[in-house]
Amino acid sequence: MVRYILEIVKKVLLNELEKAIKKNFSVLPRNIEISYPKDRNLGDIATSVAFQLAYLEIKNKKKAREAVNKYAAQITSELQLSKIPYISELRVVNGYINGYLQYDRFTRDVIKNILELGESYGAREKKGKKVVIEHTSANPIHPLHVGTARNSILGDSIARIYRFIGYDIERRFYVNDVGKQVAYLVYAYSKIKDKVNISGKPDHWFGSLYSLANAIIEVTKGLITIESLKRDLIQQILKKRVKYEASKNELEALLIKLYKIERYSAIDWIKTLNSIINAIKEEKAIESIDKEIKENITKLHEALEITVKWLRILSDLTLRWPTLSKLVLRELINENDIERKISELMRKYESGQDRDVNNLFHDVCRNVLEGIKETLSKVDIEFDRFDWESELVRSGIVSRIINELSRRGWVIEDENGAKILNIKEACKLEDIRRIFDMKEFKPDTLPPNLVLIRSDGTTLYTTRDIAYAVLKGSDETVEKVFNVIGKDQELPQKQLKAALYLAGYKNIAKKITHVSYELVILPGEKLSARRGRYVTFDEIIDEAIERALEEIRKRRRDLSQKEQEDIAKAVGVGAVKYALISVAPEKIITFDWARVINFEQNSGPFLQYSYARATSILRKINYDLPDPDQVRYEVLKNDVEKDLIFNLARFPEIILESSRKIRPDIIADYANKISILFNSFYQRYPVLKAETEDIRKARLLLVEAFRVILRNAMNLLGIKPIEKM
RNA sequence: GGGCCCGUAGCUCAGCCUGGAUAGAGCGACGGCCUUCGGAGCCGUAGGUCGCGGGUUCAAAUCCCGCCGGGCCCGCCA
Repeated sequence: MVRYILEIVKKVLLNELEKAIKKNFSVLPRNIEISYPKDRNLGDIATSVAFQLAYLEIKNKKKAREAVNKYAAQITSELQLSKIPYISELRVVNGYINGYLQYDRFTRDVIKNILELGESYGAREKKGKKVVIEHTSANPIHPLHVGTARNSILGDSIARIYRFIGYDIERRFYVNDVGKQVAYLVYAYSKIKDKVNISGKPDHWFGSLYSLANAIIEVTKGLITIESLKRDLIQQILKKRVKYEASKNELEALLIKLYKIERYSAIDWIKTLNSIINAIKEEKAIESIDKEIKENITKLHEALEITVKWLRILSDLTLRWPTLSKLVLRELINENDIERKISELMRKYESGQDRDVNNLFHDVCRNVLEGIKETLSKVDIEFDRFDWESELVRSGIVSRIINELSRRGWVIEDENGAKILNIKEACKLEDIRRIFDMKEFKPDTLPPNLVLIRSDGTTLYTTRDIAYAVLKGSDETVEKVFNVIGKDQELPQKQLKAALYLAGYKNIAKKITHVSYELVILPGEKLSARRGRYVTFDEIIDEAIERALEEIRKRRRDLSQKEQEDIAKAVGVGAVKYALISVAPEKIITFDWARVINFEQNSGPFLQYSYARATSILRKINYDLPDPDQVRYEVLKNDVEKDLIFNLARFPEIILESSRKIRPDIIADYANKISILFNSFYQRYPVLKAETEDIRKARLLLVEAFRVILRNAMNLLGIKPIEKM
C-alpha cells in the first residue's frame, strides 16, 4: 500500500488524539475532524476535537464553552509530539489544537517522494479490478456538439482518474444504430443517396440531413393530423349548422385553403397556417359555439401550432443548407405513410434479415462514426471498444432479459400488445424503492412503468440499454460500471436499474452508477440535434485553436510555423476541455465563447503557461537537477514556498476525493490553485539567480516537484502539458 | 399534479457530502509592477442579508422542514 506523507501525518495524529482522549476522558467524540487552517499563521493542520469533547462532557453549555481551551490544552499536553512525524509544535488557539509542520523534514520527504515516484506520484496500487466507463455514446446520426462534448471530456477524465487510482479501465462507446431517430435518417438517405454525394465531413453532412428529415417528417405528420381534424371539423360545422354563418364561412374558406397550399414553400405554409390559427382563436372566443366543436378547434389549434413551429425550423434549415434541402424536400414531401415505412425499416433492421437494409444502416452510421472519431482524436479521446446496438439486439440478450422479466411476473401487456415492465407494482419491494429514493410505498407518487416492447414488436432504447448493462457488468472482474449520461435521463437510468434487479441481475445493478451531468445550453434555447440547433464540437475546437494561434503569433515569432501550430492545437484544446470540465457536473453550462476561449487565469492555457514557465527554468540548466540528498530544504522558508509545498503534498488526497465523488473539476480547481501559487512564487523569488547556492538548489527541486504534480494533474484532465507556448 | 437538480460578490463559479476560526477564486471595475528565470503573469483596493422563513446545535452557506425563483424529467423518442 502506497502511503503519502500527509496521509501518514493525518493518520498518526488521529490515532494519537484518540489515545490521549481515551486516557483522560470517559467519552470519545465520533468523527474527529482534522482540517487545514486557512491562515498559515494558525498552523498547518488543526482539529476542533476539544469543542466536541467539552460539550459531551459538560452539560452546562456556558461552562462547557469556558472549558474548551482547558480541554484542548489537556489533550495537547497528553500528545507525544515525538510520535507524530513531521509535527514540530502544537498550540491551542480559540479552542483549536493547531499543529505546525517541521518544514525542513516535511519538505525534504515530500519533494524526494514526488521526484522518486514521478508520474505515479498520487497513484495507487493496481487493484486487479476493472471499471467500465461508457461515455459519449452520441447517436451516430449527427456530429458531436457542445453538449456531447461535455460528456466526452467528463467521461474521458473519469477514465484517466480511475486508471490512476489502480483500476483497469474499459472505455466503451455505445453505437446507437437501432431506433427511430436513426431510422428517420436512414429513410431520408435511402431516398436521395443515388442523387447526391456525401460532401464535407460525413458527420456534419448526415447531421444536416437528419435535421432536415426530422423536420420534414414532423411537418408531414402534423399536416396529416391537421387534415383529419379539419375534416372532422368541417363535417361537424356543416352538420350542426352553426348560426355564425359569416365566421363559419370564413373558417371553411381558410380550411379549404389548406388543400391548395404550395407544398414546396415553407413560407406559404407558415402564412396560411398562421392565418388559420388566428381565425380559430377568434372562433374559440365565441361562447355559444358547440362544445364538441370547441374541443376540436382546440385540438386543431394545438396541432397547427406545433406544425408551424416545425415549419419555422424547417425554413431555417432550408436557408442553411439550400441544395440539400431542395433535394430532400422533393423526395420526402410527397411520401405518405412515412411512419409505417419507418416502422417497417426499424423492424427489418432489428431482425437483421434484410441485407440491403443492414447495409444502408451500417453505411450511414459508419460514416457518421468516422466523423465523430476524427473529432475525438483532435482532443485525444480514445475508446477501447465500440458496441453496436444492433448486434446486441440480435445476440438475443435483449429477448432473454425480457423473458426473464416475464417469467418472474413483472411484465404486463396492454390492449395493443405492447409489453410493459410493471415498476409500480415492483415498488412494493424495498430494493426497488431504494432505487427510486422512496422510503415507503405511496400509491400516488410511484414512478412510471416502462414500455419494453412496442406493439409492433420492436424494442426501445431503454430496453436495449438494460441488455447492454448486463453486457458491461457481467464480468466478475468488473467492479464498477459508470454510465456517463445527461441528467435528463435520470428516470430511464433508474428504471434500467430496477429492471436489472427484477430480472435477477442484482449484482450487476449494484455496480452501475449513473454519472449524471447537466446539459450545455445555448443562450436562449436548449441544444437540439433534432432541430438542428447546436454548436458543433468541431467549430468550437477550430475556433479555439485559431484564437490560440493568434496569441502565439503575437508572442512567439521566434518559433517555427509548425511549432506555433502544434502549440496552438494543445492550447486551444486545453482551453475547451478546461472550460467544460472545471464546472461541477450538476451545474448547467450556458455556452458562451468567452468561457471556452479563456486564456487567462482559471483556464487550461493558464495551467499550460505555468507549466511552460517552470519548464523554461529547468531548460536553462539542461534539466541537470541537484542530487535530492544533497539539498538543504530548510532554506525554503517563505510563506509562498511553504504553501506550495504543502499543497503539492495534498495531491494524493485530492485525487482520492475526486475519484470518490467522480468529479474531475476538483482536480481542475486544484491544478489552478497550485499554478497560482507557483506564479506567485516565480514572480517573487528568483530560482537560477537565488541569493545562495543552497537556496538555488532547493528551489530548483521545488520547481521540478511542481512540474511533476501539475503534469500529473493535467494528464488526468486530458490537458496537454506543453514545454513552450 | 408528482419526482430530481440549481439559487453564494455586477458576471461565471468553489465551499455543502463529513457543521467549527474573519465565506474563497476568476472575470469585470479601480490602482500599482517589465535593468532579475516567459506580463497568457504578479501585487493591491472596492464589491456578499450565502434566495426567503422556521427548526436542530455550544456553533449553520453546510443538517432538517416549509416557501419563492429557475431548469429538467414523468413518450410505444433517445
